[in-house]
Amino acid sequence: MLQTLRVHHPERHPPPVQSPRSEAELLGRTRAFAGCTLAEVAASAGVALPAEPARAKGFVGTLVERALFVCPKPGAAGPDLAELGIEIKTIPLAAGGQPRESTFVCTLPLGRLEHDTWETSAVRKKLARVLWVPVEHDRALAFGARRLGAAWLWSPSEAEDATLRADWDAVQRLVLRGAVETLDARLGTALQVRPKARHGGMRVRAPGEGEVPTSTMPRGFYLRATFTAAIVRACYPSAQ
DNA sequence: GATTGATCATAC
DNA sequence: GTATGATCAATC
Repeated sequence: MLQTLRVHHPERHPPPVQSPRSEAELLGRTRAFAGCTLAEVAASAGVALPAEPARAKGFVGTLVERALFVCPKPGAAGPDLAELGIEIKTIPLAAGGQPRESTFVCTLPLGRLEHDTWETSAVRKKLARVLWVPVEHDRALAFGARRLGAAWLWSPSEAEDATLRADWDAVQRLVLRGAVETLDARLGTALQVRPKARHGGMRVRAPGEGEVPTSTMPRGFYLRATFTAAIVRACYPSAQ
């Protein structure tokens, strides 16, 4: 199962130095890492494993991007690979293939929701094409020993798009009514809204009940694990 | 044990 | 403050 990384032998297999230019190139590049441990991927990318993995929450996602030579523009919104319109998401899977966490999509644009529709939303743009990169997430497994699985490309089906739209519309209605404080993670069947901030004291402006805006905690859109579990079942049969 | 709410790190 | 990348940890 263990595969040798091409980049382990740069003299024989020159590593890529540019962002992938096609879906096939991206997929091939990613699948070369299937079966590799995080320690191996980190070595190939020339980065050290975190001393305290529990405090390095975004490490795996950033590591995979670096290993793939995908370099999103710093500070820029939108998909990781803007030209291909592809978003890269690592997804932590338990031994049985169940996602262990929800998937962050993007910030809830509380101040701009009035001018947004599902069709123009950042959620829809980001989820239009996703490269899912499965990563073992087993408590008994040391951080560096976790392995990547075989990645796959996904786009929402019509039914999935309709579900996401309904959830997104409900959030928009609620926020524009000035009821942002009643918004919590229980709303939405596929897409949910949860806090997304450095600490609990963070505040952003949102529509209030009258003309006056209110101040509230920043939030983000997340895909429920039940939703991504269905995607994994359909697209990643090796996770049975 | 799954879900919700809170938080960690980094760059600009 | 914004964006990127998520997972931790308290609660149900």
